[in-house]
Amino acid sequence: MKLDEAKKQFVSEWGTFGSKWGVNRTMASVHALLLVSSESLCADDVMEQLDISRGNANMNLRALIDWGLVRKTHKAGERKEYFYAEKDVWKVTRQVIKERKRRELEPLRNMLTELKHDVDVESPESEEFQKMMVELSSFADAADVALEKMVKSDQKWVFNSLMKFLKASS
Amino acid sequence: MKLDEAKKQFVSEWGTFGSKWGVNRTMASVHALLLVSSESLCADDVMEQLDISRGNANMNLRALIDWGLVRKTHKAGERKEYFYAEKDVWKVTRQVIKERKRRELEPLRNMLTELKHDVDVESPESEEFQKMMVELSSFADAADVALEKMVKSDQKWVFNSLMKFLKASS
DNA sequence: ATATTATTTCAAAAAGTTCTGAAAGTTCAA
DNA sequence: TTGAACTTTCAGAACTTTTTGAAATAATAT
Repeated sequence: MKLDEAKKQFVSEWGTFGSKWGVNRTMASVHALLLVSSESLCADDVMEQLDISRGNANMNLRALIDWGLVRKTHKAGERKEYFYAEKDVWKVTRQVIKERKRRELEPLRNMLTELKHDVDVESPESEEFQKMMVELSSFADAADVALEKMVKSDQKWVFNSLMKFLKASS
Repeated sequence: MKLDEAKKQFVSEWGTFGSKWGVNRTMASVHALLLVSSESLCADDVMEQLDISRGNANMNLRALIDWGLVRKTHKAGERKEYFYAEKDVWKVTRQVIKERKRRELEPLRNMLTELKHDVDVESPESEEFQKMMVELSSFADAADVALEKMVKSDQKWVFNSLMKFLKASS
C-alpha cells in the first residue's frame, strides 16, 4: 500500500472512531492528518487534503489547540500560521484524559454529590435512590483519582503498574 | 429536594452526560430512569415519564437490551413486557467496557495492525508513519488487555489494585 | 497610509440524527 | 378462528450538528 493511501485511510478511520466517542468527526480527522504529517501544515494544506472549507478548517484547528493537542508554529519569512500536533502518544492520551476529566467527569461528580446530599431521605424509595447516587459517586471519585494519577505519571511507570496488575492473580 | 424532582434531574443530566460520550441522549435517559426505578417499568411507563413516543421508547429499550444493560421481565398474569436495569454499578461498568471494547476498540486495533503491516516502507516518511501506527497499536493493545482483565475481575479486587497503584510512588 | 495576505466570524444551508405515530405484525385467551 | 392487547417497524418530520463561504477583521510589507 502506498503511503498516501495509508494516510488517507488512517485519517478517515480515526475520524469515524472519534465520532463514536463524541468527538466531531472532522476534528478527529484533522488531528489524524497532523499526527501523520511530520511537517507542520497550514490552514490551506488542511483544507486541501481533507477537502473542507476555510471556516471549518479554522474552527477545528482552534478546537484542537483548545484541547492542547496542537500548537501554532511559524516558518521563517512566512506570514502564515502553521499547525503542529504533539506526536508522543502517551502525551496525547494524558492530555485527552486531562481535558475530558475537567470538562465531563468533574461536572458529573458535582451533580452526583449534590443529588446524594440534597434528596430528602424519608422513605425506602428515597433511600434506594440515595444509595445509587452514593455508589455512582464513589465510582466517579475512584475514576477521578486513578485518572489524575495517570495524568501525572510517565508512560514507563504506568506500563509497569499495568504489568503488575496483569500478573497479579485475582 | 423531593425524590421525584431529584430523579428527574438525574435522568436529564445522565442523558446529557451520555450524549457527550457518543450515546444517544434518550437511551441514556431511559437507562437512568430504569436505574432509579426499583420496580420494573413497562413501555408505557417509560413513554409517560420521559414524554417520548412509543417508537422511540421501543427502540431505545431494545438498544439497552442489546448492550446488556436491561432485561425484559414479566409480571404474573400480565401480558405486558416489563424492563429492569441491572443496578450493580460495577456490573454495569463492566458491561459497558465489554461492549465498547468489542464494538470500537477491536475494529480500531484491526485497522492499526493492517496499516502498520501493509504500508510499503521505502522512505523516511513511510518509516515515520509506520512508527506512529506501531505506537498507537501497542497502546491500543495495552488498553485492550487492561480492560479485558477488568471485565473479568470483581470490584473488590480492582479497587484493591487501584489502591496499590495510588500508593506506589512514581 | 494603503495594499496585500491571512485569519476569524457567523448567518444560512446542508447533512446527519433522532423522533413520531400510524400501520403492520405478533401473541394469546376465549 | 377472532379480536383485544401489546410490540415492532419505518417513512417522513423535527431537531441538532456541522459546514460553507462571503464579509469583517487583523496583521504585515511596501
